[in-house]
Amino acid sequence: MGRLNKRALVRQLQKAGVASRAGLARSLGMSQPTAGKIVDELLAEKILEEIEVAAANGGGAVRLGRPGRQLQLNRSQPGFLGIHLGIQETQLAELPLGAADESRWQHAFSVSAARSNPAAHWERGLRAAAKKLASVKFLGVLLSVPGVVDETSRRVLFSPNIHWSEHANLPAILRRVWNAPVLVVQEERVVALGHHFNNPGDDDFLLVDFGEGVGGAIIVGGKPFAGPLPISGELGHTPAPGNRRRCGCGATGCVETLVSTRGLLESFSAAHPKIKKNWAALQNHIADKGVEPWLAQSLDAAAVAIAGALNVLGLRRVVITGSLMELSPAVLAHLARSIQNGAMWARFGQVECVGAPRCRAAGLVAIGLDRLVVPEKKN
Amino acid sequence: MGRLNKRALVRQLQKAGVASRAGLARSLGMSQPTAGKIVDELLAEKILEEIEVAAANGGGAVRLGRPGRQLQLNRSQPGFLGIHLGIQETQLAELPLGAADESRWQHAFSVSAARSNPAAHWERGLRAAAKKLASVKFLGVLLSVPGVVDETSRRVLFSPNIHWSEHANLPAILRRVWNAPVLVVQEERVVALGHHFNNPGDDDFLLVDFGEGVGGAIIVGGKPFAGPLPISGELGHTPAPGNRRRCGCGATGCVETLVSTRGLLESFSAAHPKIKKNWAALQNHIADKGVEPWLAQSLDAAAVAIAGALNVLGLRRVVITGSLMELSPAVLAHLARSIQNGAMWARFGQVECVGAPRCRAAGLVAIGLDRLVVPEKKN
DNA sequence: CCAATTCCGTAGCTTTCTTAATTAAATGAT
DNA sequence: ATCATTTAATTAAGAAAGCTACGGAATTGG
Repeated sequence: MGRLNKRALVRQLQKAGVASRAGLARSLGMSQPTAGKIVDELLAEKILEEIEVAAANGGGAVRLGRPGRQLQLNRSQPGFLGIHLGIQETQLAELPLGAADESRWQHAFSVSAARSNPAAHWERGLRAAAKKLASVKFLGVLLSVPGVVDETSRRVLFSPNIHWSEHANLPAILRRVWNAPVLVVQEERVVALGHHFNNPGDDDFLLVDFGEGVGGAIIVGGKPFAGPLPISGELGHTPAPGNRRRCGCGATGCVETLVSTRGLLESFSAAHPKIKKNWAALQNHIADKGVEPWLAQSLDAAAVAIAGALNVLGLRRVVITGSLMELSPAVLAHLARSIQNGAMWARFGQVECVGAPRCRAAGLVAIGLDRLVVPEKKN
Repeated sequence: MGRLNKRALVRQLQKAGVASRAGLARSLGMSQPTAGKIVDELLAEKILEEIEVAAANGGGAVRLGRPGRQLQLNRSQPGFLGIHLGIQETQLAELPLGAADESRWQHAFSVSAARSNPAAHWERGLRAAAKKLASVKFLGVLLSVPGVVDETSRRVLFSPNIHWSEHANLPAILRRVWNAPVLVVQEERVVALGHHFNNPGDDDFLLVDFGEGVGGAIIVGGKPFAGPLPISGELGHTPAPGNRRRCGCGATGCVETLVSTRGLLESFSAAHPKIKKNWAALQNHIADKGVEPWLAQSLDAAAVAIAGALNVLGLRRVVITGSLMELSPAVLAHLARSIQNGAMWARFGQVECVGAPRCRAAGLVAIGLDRLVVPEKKN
């Protein structure tokens, strides 16, 4: 079958959740026989499954005519194994092709950076976790990692907080444990695709994730944007004029040094030397006092970088995830206002800035479907 | 014939300049019969032409076997009418499908902004120019305009220097004069595509054009990048912290107010109140004294915006065009260094920043070919 | 002049998708 | 209950676009 149509059909079903052959054909502008054949093929491959009409009839008006046999992405199969290599801990989740709720992250272990051979330690942790999983065989193992990642060569080029991942051969380790195709994806791209998965229709946005670092990812036309380099969406490393802090990337003045959790804590502590320097204290203080000048300055610096990105990309929607969402809503509101100020589109129309949770499971499933189940090129 | 292959073939021929059927088939990975059929079709449509082998044999080793019949984009046909709506004057050029040298901009006239009805004045100017042209019939009329342009609706949303273009129906005017399909394209996108046309192989870059305003355009994977909004590449309107100048766009502090020709003149005059405030004096002064602090500051502000764009887009190459190229090479060198500083990729590899002339003719031809001759969708 | 090589076109086949027609399964009115 | 109506899915036939294989054409080199 034509790869293009097959891809389109899976994407559409992913977006719609549940649909019939006829419905898919309609929404994709292809003929019913074509849609039918592709569906048959996907059913044979166990990628799709038919579901009982009984439940599907629940909501909505009574429709005339023969009811369609409803289809969805297979939820009973093992599907993918999602792994997130976090700074504190590594998390695992068994992900079926359909429905990816975040509650699936059940298995976790941590790797102490102090170890002499963290990569080997990590592998042992994975093997231990593997035994606890329900499945042994997966369509693919999908690894989400922070830092600068070359997704083609599946190597981590730079990871200030998990330095050992730069030299370890992560795909080889995963292959040894599970013997399935391995994809390595940059954390923010996963989160962006996850947001897109959970908000179909939201086809164009810049996602900015605040955490130990500050990273971004871009979705344009429903697809992740990528330039020729392995870096993209790196708006945390735009220099903020006047800022003299040293960044882990080797440069001076990066926005990240102001609005990462560590950066915020430093500014907080500088402004209030007497208060304890920890995240909870910062949360309480902001909830109490609102956006004080030290915070406003940092947010404004981030807003300039974000607005600049919007102007360059031609976007009008920003999705904020991460630690910033743990602070008072006034923080997000201030950031949104500041972005408005610098975003050129604000002179013509609406610029939106919303908060959202991190959806890693959904993002990994989306990537696995796209790159492993219905790949662009044969194998 | 399959639109995709037809498009690919024309693009390849555009890039190669001259090629045979067999050569095209090879470089595109399609079979010879397919390439042959598409070529036949394009020859019938007068889009391609065969050229005498005599001249083609000139350079290179003597090749074995039957020589291929060389093809090129038709250079004898009228092709397109290119029009550039500049601030000072409107220029016209008759552009054949092949070869687009900038010397073709032969016809020009100016529209005084003071007129009561500049649009009508412009139309009269066009009619007068039309009489001087060799051709009457064109495959398309391609209009390059500065400002914020919605290329889909072919409307100018914002043009601080040619305000009347915001309310005039430019496509309608052009259609009345020539009765051919009209495309309206944003100036910097034209220049970027022109650069790509003249430098095939340079498939990923950010072009930044300095002039009355500062605008950018993005080429990724050989194709112009565009987000969902009619603005894109607008890095001139990123706010520069500390800058209080009012911008024509309505905001305060835009980078453009520092590094546009007007902005540079203002800073120059502020630093040297006694020297005449004109472009020639500025040129001489810089040639003489090099990059003084007042200039360095402005360049650095632009560099932050540019570096931010590179980081977000994942690019490593900047092409500079426009008035900045009229200044001492030290200026470009300073800008390049400053961009290096902020570009994250500089920590991993090379970041390039080169100057280039504006190639509008080539850019318009590229757009015309892409959107009119071998469009993505039928008609 | 003949082999080797490369180019171009024709013929026939495969894949993919479309239209048209047929069968299937539901609703609602009589 | 029966039958018209509506929507879904499948089947059949055919068009479009691509490929492989083959053969003639044009050139080089011996």
